[in-house]
Amino acid sequence: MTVAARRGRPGHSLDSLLDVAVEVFNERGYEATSMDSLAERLGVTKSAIYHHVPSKVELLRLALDRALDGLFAVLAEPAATSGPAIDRLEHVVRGSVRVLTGELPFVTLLLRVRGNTEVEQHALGRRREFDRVVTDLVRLAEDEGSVRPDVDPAVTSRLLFGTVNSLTEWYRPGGPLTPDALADALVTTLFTGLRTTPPDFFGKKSR
Amino acid sequence: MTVAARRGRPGHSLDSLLDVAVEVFNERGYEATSMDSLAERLGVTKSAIYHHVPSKVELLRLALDRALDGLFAVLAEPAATSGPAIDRLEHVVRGSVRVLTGELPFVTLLLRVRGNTEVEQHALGRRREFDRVVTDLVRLAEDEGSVRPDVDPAVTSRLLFGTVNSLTEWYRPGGPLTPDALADALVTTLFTGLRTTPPDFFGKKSR
DNA sequence: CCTACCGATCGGTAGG
DNA sequence: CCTACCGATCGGTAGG
Repeated sequence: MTVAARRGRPGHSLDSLLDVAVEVFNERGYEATSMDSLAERLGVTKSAIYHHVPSKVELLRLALDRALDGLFAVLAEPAATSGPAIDRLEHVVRGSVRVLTGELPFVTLLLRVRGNTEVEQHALGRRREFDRVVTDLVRLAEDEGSVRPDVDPAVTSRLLFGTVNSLTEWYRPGGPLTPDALADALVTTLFTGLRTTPPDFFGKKSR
Repeated sequence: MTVAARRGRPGHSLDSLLDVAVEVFNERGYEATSMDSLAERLGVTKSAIYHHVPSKVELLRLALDRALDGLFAVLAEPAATSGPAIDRLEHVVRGSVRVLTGELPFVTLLLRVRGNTEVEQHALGRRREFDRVVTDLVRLAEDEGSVRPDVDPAVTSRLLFGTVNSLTEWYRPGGPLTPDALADALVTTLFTGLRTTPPDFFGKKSR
């Protein structure tokens, strides 16, 4: 393609538009973000954005699907579908950390969705489906004797993924903590516990 | 006071106004909530709200202070300031769960704040101060040998309170899970771990 | 991609 | 002069 063949401004791709939109949605909130403020950040007019997407909510849908598709892909991986439940659970946790760190802004946006629009409600539905799969996995691990039976599987899975999801609040890529090291710290803490020695482990009072 | 001495409508108190405001802020986001929508929920006009508070941001300030005051009160309790660091840490975790469940809407709002206004930035500053106290406590517990030393104290404290804070995403009072049972499940999971037996605990391969 | 707009709604305030 | 509001409207900005 010759230079002369290019018409108009270089412009933005849908991907770069989506990156900026998600960044601003995370800063200000989806509803509080105006299309004009997006346009200003992109250095174009509001109407230019409507060349790429038909509506504001379509930007949200694209962003949420990207996060959800990544998370569901983890559930479909071989290591998540066969073997001891405790190992499958650990794989899902590590895979979720990998997707969360790799697609951080998209997962962050997903976790802030409150169901105010149909698009948000659909995303919440997919999140609930993900939670069901994880809860079933925790229940299976309890049945197999590898997870402590004294905590309800639904509560356990929520604590587990509450911890994973909370990473969006502070983890920033490019720092000293790599995604793999982060996953190690999280799995160690949640699977083995913070304490050096479990209390009453040898049948004596710990204090 | 006689009945005849009361003038005007019975009206709303500042407290009931604040309760409704925080509820709507959590549903729609602070910025996306209009004073008119608050007025509609209260069954009064917008002007009536301005009789109680000088501005929208003042409602936010009152709500965030209530959450932060509750959390800082936990840090000042005797059980949080003396004794073995691991026990002080457990007390702060249990106290935070108690405040979170007791003042759920206020803490939920606090955790959604992103620093878009001066009031929000002040709240974020107080949250960072809380985090520093917890991190110091984790470091102390590591020095005392009661918390595993192979995870950075800053990471540990973030995982710990990431899990606590994630409770706002799913815990609802009035259900079968009491605040105390919730705190037990969380402390068990995080301090002792999900696994029934730590791998390599007796020097043999666990799998 | 822009200029030029729309129906409606924003946070906040007037007099009574 | 008080508390507890109301009906109407201000100058600007929202998504499309």
